[in-house]
Amino acid sequence: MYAAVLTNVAQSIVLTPAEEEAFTTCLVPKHVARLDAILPAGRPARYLAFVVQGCVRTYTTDAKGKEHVLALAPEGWWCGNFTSLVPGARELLALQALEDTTVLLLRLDHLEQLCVQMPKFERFFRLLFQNGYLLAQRRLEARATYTAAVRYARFCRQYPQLHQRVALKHIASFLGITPEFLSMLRTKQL
Amino acid sequence: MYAAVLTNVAQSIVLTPAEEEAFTTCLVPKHVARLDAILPAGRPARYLAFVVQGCVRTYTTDAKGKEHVLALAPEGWWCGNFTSLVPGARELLALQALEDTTVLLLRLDHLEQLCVQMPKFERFFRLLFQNGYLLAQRRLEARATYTAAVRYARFCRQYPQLHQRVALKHIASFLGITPEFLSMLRTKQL
DNA sequence: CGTCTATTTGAATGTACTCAAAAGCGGTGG
DNA sequence: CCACCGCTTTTGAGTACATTCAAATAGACG
Repeated sequence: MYAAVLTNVAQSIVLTPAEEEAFTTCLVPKHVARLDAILPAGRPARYLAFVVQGCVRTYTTDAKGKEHVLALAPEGWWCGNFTSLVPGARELLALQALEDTTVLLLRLDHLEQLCVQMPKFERFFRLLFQNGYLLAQRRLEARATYTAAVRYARFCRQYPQLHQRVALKHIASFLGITPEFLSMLRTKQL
Repeated sequence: MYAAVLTNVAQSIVLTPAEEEAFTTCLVPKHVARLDAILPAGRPARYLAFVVQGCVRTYTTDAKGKEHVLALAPEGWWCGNFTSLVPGARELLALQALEDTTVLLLRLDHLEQLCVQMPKFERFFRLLFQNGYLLAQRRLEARATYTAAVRYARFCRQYPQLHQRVALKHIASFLGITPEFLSMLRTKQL
């Protein structure tokens, strides 16, 4: 159950067995059926989630009721409203399982505790957020540089597993285009 | 010279006078004339910069030679290639002064040292990157939700100082549109 | 088998871009 | 002081990329 998340953490910091123990006791496993919400929507997120098995989408709903996919997280990825750790940020993000999914939930106050008790975790989450920042910045840049057709091609190359598993409409939303247009691209490009 | 940056840091962590001293000795002041580069371009960034006075733009140059503005940083903001701290990331970002500008440079290896010696700094930079991530995510969302006209209006409201000080073409690039189109928006909206 | 949702297809439209050229603006040197 | 130069902004015509709306088709699930 915890092997994957410990491997993930080990890419950034080295933990003693005791520290691993302290970490995993903060993690709450949860199984969520396909298309169900990981967390109750409509309130500021109080958890981060590590995807052990399955796939999760993070999205917002705008004033017109349209959903915008901000992230797609298969096994081995973290997701959740990182921003609710920023004072003043009140984004309401929803997390939905796109397949039958197992996640490990980490309460944000437990995260803070881990960071205070073991500064290593401060480092781990710094690197996690840096990486998230990098990915978001690259997507902004890609959006300014390439047409939707190119962005889709790059997406397929970069996440070969995902574009098979995830519904077209979610990929379209993630790329910032309409499902109709992506459908058209898909057929004309083959 | 250091008052502004200490105020900035104090928003996230509390430093003793000794720690303030250790921090500021890592910072190298640099004055850069309008339109000059803050750092030599074309190589992976080895510094973060805190803007004491003036204004800095962070940008990339794509395969076709087009520049894309990723960030605009007036007084009190950090800028630089945060991503060069992420293993494997080899983004080449350039920093340019848009006005006569004073920055405080922090070498990335000094940053690492500060974090190791004083875990407080690990926390400070975690919060800094979290905030950067939040802003990048909001821009992605805005790009998907609003037309260029609305994004420009929001930009003007959010950064009233900037849209007076910064050349139209840089604002256009930051918003992800052409200068011609922004010029048109500007006149038709008044 | 019927219902619900996702995907595909197509026509009309809109948003934003490209290219070209003119106008404005600031600095520099004659 | 004025004329010229280089760069930014404006303007406009034509076009491309992507959206909207509507309807048909395909798939998934009970």
